[in-house]
Amino acid sequence: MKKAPTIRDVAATAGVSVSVVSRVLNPESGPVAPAKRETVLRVIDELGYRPRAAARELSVGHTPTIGLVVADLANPFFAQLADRIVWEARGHGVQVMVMTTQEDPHLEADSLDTLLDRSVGGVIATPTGANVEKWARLQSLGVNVVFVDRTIPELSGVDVVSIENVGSARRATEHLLGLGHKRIGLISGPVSTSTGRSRIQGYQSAHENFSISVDPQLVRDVPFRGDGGGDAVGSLLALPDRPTGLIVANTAQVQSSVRRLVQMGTSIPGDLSVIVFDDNPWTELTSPPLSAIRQPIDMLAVHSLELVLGRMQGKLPAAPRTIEVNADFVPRSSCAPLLLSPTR
Amino acid sequence: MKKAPTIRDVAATAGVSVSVVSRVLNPESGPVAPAKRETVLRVIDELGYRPRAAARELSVGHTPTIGLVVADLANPFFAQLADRIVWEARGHGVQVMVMTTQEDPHLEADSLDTLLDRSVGGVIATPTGANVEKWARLQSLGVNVVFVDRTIPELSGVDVVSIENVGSARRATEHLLGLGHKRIGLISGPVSTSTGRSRIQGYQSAHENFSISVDPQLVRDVPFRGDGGGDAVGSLLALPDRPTGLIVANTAQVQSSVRRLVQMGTSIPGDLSVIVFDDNPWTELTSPPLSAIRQPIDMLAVHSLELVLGRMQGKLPAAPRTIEVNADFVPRSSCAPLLLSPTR
DNA sequence: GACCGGAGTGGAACCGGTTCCACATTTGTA
DNA sequence: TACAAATGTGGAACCGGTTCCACTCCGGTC
Repeated sequence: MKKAPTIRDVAATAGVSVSVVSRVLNPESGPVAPAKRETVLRVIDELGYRPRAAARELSVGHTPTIGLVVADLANPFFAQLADRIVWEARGHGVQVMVMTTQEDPHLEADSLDTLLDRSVGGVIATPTGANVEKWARLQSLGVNVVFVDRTIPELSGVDVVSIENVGSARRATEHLLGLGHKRIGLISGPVSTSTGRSRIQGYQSAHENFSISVDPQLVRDVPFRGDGGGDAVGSLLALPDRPTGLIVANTAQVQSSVRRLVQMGTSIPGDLSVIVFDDNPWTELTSPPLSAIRQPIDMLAVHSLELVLGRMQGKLPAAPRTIEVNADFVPRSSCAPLLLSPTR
Repeated sequence: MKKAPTIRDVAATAGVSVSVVSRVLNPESGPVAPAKRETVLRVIDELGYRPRAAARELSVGHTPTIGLVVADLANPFFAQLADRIVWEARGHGVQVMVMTTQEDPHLEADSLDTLLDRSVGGVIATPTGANVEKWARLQSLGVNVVFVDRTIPELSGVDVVSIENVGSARRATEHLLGLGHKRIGLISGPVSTSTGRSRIQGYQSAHENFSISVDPQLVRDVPFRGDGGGDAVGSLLALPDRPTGLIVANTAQVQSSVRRLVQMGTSIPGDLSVIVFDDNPWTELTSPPLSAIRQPIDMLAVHSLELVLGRMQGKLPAAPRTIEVNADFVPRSSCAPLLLSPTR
């Protein structure tokens, strides 16, 4: 439990000044005679010296660290997103501080304070939708913010990376409409979130294209946390004129919704054709395998990281960018044409 | 983009010295007149002052931060573990730096260096099994290390939190043996890992209890990454005398193994009774729902955090502790008695 | 009235890096 | 040969906190 060597220890041992050692450490910052560089490197190795990040951070004023503020690591979508971002970041020599908000605005606010204290250069986040002024403050202090998956429209000057939510929801809906379904349930996220709103919009737009009016009863916006998905499934299937198609557009509620369907013994696709957002390794292992909108997590990770790093290096034009990536529709056997005479 | 106020700004505005402000910030460190405390707090609020973590860290020499080194966030088990640990930690006012190794010893080594640079006070990790001397070095520098899920036996002085691996594997195996199965396949983790070894040991021990000899052909240790689980399933079922039971004791390979079973159209439990490590929300949504060993992730998270924080505060006796928590066996319909005359 | 102890305060050193600047030495050019 | 520019080096200030210490007031005690 001896204490770690400092730059001054290295300098003393190598018989040079700390300036020289520092320049060896940061080659850009000035010239060093090749012989001395050799010596210094050898001493560094012998002593097992490693620069302390805090000291560097204090003097340069910022860190090569980004914050990742994610709603819920227990959700496979966010977990994979985090995995990819952490992975990509390390390739760029950038550290990631992962925080979870559990969809709670207070926790989100706390997380932002913490990241501010740590002088991160940028933040990638799936915002809850609240804390608008807090996000704005973060920006005004020079922290680069990139929203991924969701966004907050009231907030200007933020880069956004998401899937094409309106289009994806429309495509899913049109698929079911095309199979002859007239009554399609939609379980979406809260309308307070951009994804919630966009997906409902896509759903409506598909109905317009097919000149079918939307029954508001069929649209349920449920919170991300809790068992709202299961409850919505229950009440949708309890309707007098029950839907023959269902789109679960709330990633966090897919599992709860499917569980309820299984418990109720609903025949899929016999009684109900189902499409879920998003795809994960298990959606094709249920029976029947579920049709899904697949979010290209890699793309989301790569783009958001590219944006935030680009901003941190000042390489990007000032105007905020919005990147929408395509999400594939993966048809599986959970969807079937509507029979003219229903089986029930 | 104005720069953030410092403690000296606060002191000047409040008309006091920096010492006073510092004492207001850290109440333990000295007395402050109530009136001045008031003033300082008001100024802090007005200026929106927040102490910079790096400065504090530099002067006190350590941070209230722990590192979490996890194999793979895309694996629901680790993702949930991370989620719980991050959650618990924030309750204690402790930050967590999450890193992933993707089971690669080199990346693990890198991660440890990084954590060292950041002066973390403790590390919770699921070690790959390599880097023994690196872990030892970390310890010798005063970093408290807690292994969770797996361990490295060669390394002394480390706290370990895991499920009771030998017992769990034995229980799963005995369940199948009790149903009359004589040939049970085992897909475990690499024997280079403690979990791999322990689970094989439990499997063997169960066979001894039933006085049945183990056919080495039936035991497959496969890497965590890649598609080894699927391949093992394929080759096990291709054996002339194929098994009628299967235990997938490699968490990372469950999904790949099940996928192969589905692809091959294996009838479960008709042709094959199946038990998997561990439980996750989707294992009961497959058909049939899978019997599983459920790892109490909450317990793992709570205990490992308690240990690492306890060590950081020096509250614990020096002797390393090993905590083994029980894992429940959750029977579902993927297991059935062996028919005397097989269906095939 | 002298003395003691504790509350309250500010000055300044310190943590371990980076960076600016002054200076010495070498090299290149007119 | 003289002078400018490039190269290499070390000293010291600085980043923003914490903490030790000296010092000034107090009230209480003998």
